[in-house]
Amino acid sequence: MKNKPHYALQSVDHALQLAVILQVEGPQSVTEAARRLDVARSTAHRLLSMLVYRDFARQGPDRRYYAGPVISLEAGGSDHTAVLRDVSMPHLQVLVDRVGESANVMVLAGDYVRFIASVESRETFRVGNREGMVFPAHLTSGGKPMLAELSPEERAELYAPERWEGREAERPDVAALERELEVVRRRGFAINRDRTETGVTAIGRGLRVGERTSAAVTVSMPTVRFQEDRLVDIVSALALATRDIEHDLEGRLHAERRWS
Amino acid sequence: MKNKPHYALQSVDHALQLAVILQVEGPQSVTEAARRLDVARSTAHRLLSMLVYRDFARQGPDRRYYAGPVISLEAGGSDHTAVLRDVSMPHLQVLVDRVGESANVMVLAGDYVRFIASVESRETFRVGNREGMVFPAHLTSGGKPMLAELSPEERAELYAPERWEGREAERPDVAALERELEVVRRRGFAINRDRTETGVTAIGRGLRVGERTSAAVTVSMPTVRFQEDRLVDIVSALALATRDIEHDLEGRLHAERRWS
DNA sequence: ACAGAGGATTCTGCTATGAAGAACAAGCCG
DNA sequence: CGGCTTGTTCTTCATAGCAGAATCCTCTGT
Repeated sequence: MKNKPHYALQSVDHALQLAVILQVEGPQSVTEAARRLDVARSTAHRLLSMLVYRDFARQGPDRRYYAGPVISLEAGGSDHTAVLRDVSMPHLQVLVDRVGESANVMVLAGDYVRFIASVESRETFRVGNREGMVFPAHLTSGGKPMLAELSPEERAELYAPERWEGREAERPDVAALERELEVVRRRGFAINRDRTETGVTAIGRGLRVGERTSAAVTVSMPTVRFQEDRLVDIVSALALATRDIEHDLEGRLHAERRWS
Repeated sequence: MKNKPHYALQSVDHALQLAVILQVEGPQSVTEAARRLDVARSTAHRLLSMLVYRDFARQGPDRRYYAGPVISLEAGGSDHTAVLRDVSMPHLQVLVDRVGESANVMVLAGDYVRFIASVESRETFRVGNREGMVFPAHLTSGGKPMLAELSPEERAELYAPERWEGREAERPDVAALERELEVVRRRGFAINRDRTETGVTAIGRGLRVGERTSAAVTVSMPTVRFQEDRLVDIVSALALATRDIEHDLEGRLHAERRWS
């Protein structure tokens, strides 16, 4: 039996156990979770709230808690995302210096995107760091360019109704999404105004990794600071940044031993 | 921005953040982790120990901490493992009553097995509950029957040297493993004496899920209570249990809406 | 081969956090 | 619509988790 550490952290242990229970056994109510861990319902509720906050759990419309994206996504390719992050960081810094707003890289993971790199702008009033966090792909300016480059079959599979059981309310109108992605494909970028968060505007462009557009770069800013005449500069800067990252990444990927 | 809960648990937050950092950025040293979380090195060490204990991290030979099986396995099919667990539990209880020892069900996940259901025997001196825990497939009596039923190409991929970077010492001798699996295939079960844990003997048999042998049932007991003349009864009881689980599972899977 | 530096791990004392319980809110069922 | 159960919020206090110190381990340079 694996040995419990000498200086175990009880609250951490409860949280990790609970994450594993959700992963292995499926959705749990607060009361069931409390019983399983032998803690009070209020304690179980706090633990579940933390798991939700960090994307290890999500709450369904039935009020039960389900395994969240962090523990149900195919997170393989960790070396790959580490490389992408490493290559991207200096370019994001250049992009932030150029446009004066926060910049991010994200990857597609199932029907979510995962923020894997962030550089914040120096502005006091800015969009903060979201590294590691997960958002629905169809709601983000980075997710849309990636979805746009999938085949129709791949998108049909991602948005099939049975895949969204337990989270039906979050599934988008597929026809509307297809129309929106057609615009994104034509323009070469996506723009989100007050979509993932109130008061935030983001512009995103796809990033090719090998043969696929499985990553994206975005610039985000408070909506009050966004004006239409800034769009051309931001789109231009994004194009440069994605080109440079793709170029450096290609060099790195050639040098790396890869399996999959 | 996702809102931090009103009654956030700081130590839980640190642990979950750290797990995500390992997943997204790759291996971290204790000192790097402490810096990232802005905590003392002793605190970071305790957090990492908890992540290792619950399989969210593992420590490499270079002393750095890597994402562990829980957050790097393809854990999709949670509904599927939940169904398998649900169907298996009563049969495991019958099996435990029959042979008087603990019984488990596990699934193959990459080159690991995951314990998804356990019923402990009533004996005071018994093998305890390991639900949720993860062990190398080639070291377990349940993992071997599953590995035995993979194609040679699938096994070659699972045990390719590049897949075991950072954990070379744990990769088995492939030729020896092939010979052992041939015996397992011929016999129809695997037996482990003092392998995954000192003082524990386990016997395991593969469980078909749909077209694949992607699960297994095992019986485990303290080695001191195992005698060769019990083997026939245990193997027979395992055969009955796996047959019954497969039968009930087939009924359930027909009734379930499935995607993949 | 050895010494020094840096990182990892263990241990201890103290205080800030996490636990339970109470109270309140929400949802479901008869 | 009322009663019951579950989910959520808030408060108080005991202890668990924190940092710092000490020790151990590993690596590198001379």
